[in-house]
Order: sequence, then C-alpha cells, then structure tokens
Amino acid sequence: MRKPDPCGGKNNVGANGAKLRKGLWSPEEDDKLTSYMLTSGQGCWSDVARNAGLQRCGKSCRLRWINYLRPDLKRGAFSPQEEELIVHLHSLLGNRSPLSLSLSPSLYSNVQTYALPMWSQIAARLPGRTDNEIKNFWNSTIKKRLKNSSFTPSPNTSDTSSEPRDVNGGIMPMHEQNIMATYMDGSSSSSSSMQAMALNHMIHPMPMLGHGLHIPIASGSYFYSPQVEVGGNGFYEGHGMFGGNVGVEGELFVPPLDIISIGENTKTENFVDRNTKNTSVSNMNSIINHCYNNKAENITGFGSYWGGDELRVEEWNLEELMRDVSFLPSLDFQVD
DNA sequence: AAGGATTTCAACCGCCGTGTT
DNA sequence: GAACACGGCGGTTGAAATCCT
Repeated sequence: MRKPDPCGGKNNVGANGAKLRKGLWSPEEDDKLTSYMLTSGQGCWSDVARNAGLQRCGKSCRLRWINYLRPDLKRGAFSPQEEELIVHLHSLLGNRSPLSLSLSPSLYSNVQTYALPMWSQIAARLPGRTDNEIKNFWNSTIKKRLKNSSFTPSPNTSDTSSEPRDVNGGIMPMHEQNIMATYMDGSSSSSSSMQAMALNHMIHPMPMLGHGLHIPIASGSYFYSPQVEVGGNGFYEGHGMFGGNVGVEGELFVPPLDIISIGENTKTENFVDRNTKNTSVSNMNSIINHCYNNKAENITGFGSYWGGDELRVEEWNLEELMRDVSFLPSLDFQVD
C-alpha cells in the first residue's frame, strides 16, 4: 500500500515529525530557499527542504523555486509574440483538458496514452516562462475567448457543402466550430494564421478521439497536420504533414485515434480518401509528393522532415515555426 | 469612497511514471 | 514483483489584486 503523499494528503507532517507549513511563502522562507539553492544547488527536494531549514515538503520547495524564485524567470505580461506562440504550440500539442476531452469524453483512457506534458513542452520554448504561468494564461485568457466566442453560421444554411463535416458527413459539431471561432477571434494574429491554427486544433488527434473528421479541401488550398505520437524511445515524436497546394478538390479525413498505431518505428497514416476509405501510406505519399513538388519552395525550417521523416518536438526550430505560420493560411473554410 | 464582481496567479491536490530497495 | 520515495504533471482552488458600478 502506497504511503500517503506528505505533501498532497492531509497528513502534512515532515520526516522529523514537525508539522509542515502550507500556503503562501513568507519572504524569510524565500530567502532560505534561494540562498540554499544558489549555494548548494538542486538535489533531492526533500533534502533541500530539510537542509534549508524549511518546514515545507520537497514538492512545495520545488514548485516555489521553479515557478517563482528561479533567477532566470521572466516576469510581467506575455508579449503578443509569446501569446501567439502559446496558441500555436497549443494547437500543435493539444491538451487533455476538459475542453478537449469534451469532444470525446468516453475515450479518456486513450488520452492517457497520448497525453503530452504539454504545458512543460510549451514552457520549454518560452525562456523565462513556467508551465504554471502558461497554464494560467491559457485558462484565464485564451479559454475565456473560447467561451465567449459564438460561431455564426452562414446565412445560407441550405448550402453546407463547404462546411467542415464529421466522419458521418454531418456538419461539424458546434464545439469544434467554436474552436474555429476562437482562433478567428485572436487579436494578435492574422486571421489567416488563426484559421490554420483552428484547423490544426480541430484535426489534432486528441480532440478527434473516436470521431474522425472530414474537412473539405478545395482545389488550390493548403492543408497542414502535424501528427504527434509516442515513439518507442520514449520521446514524443511528430510526423509533420505540411501540405502544399492540393491539386484536386477533395476532403481531408482525419481518422479516429484508435486506428493510429503506437510503438517503435510506427508511422501514422493520417489521411484517408473519403471515397475509397483508403488509408494506405502511398495514398498519403502521393499527396505529400504532389504538395512537395508544387510548394516546397514556400516551406522553410522543416526541410528534410518532408515526406514523413521523423522529427522530435524537441528539435523544432520555433522561430522558424512561427515564421512559417505565414504559409499556412489559405484554408477553404467558410466561416462567415 | 465603498463594496460587489471579476480576474489573476501562487499554491495545493491527486494521480502517474520511474527508479530504488 | 511488491513496496516505497520521489519528481513531474494537469487540474483546481482560493486569496489578493483589479475593475466596475
């Protein structure tokens, strides 16, 4: 039987039997922790708490140091660039919040398999920012936009041919349309890049659990779908599918998550012809090749990752990534 | 100026994965 | 393999700060 976590449970008593403090940190405690960390460096956090003379559990010390006391932290409001990067990375990495889970809550257990340490991944790309800070920012600011936004259907309700559809050919559920509306609502980004982010958010596998989604692609449009999966080496790996100019009118089908395989050297077959239900790699490759041949010159920063080359999230060049948002725009969604 | 409503964010909680014994 | 310790994570809470009437 696992012992209760002295930090998390009600039994907040330290190793020496002393009652552990909770709540806000006093300046004196901050001083003790800071001076200890600067002189002795990080070790076992329980030892840090003990050796620094703090009546706190190790976990609490860790949190305080990482989120507040670390000398390399950047304080103050998020810049528009940071904000856009957060939105973009969130669209790439997805999350396992109720917002996403609401799209397919019954498959929560599958999410565990795919869940990324998302806020940390994002924080790792924003120097001086912490996962907690970003999470708070997302929950207080971005999510609010989502909540407040309302998707306005096209006045011509009889013509739904261009609206995003689900796997059964139905109109995209309102919550997914709201995702689009949210990104379209972004003030710091161009509407075109927000369109791309919205699409990307919607076709990210986690919201797609069990559903699958058809997205219409008009001739001449772009598509974009980074696919994140767990590689056998323990890293989260992505197979970015950065589409170019699609030469034929058709649909992008994002399959339900349960057909996506996981394991060492797995490949994600992420696009399926709606008519043939063909999920072959060659089918995807033909699209990729077509895109590559037509638009490769417009795509920078991903070079050799084309055609299904593996890339690790950790290796993305985000400056390039952000710059490349400009190539994403021309999605033929009718969001009027 | 007062006080209620809203927002922000530091900190906690509970769970999970991993390493060690 | 079981038990345990620890670190790390996302979700949540609640006090403080700010805004609004």
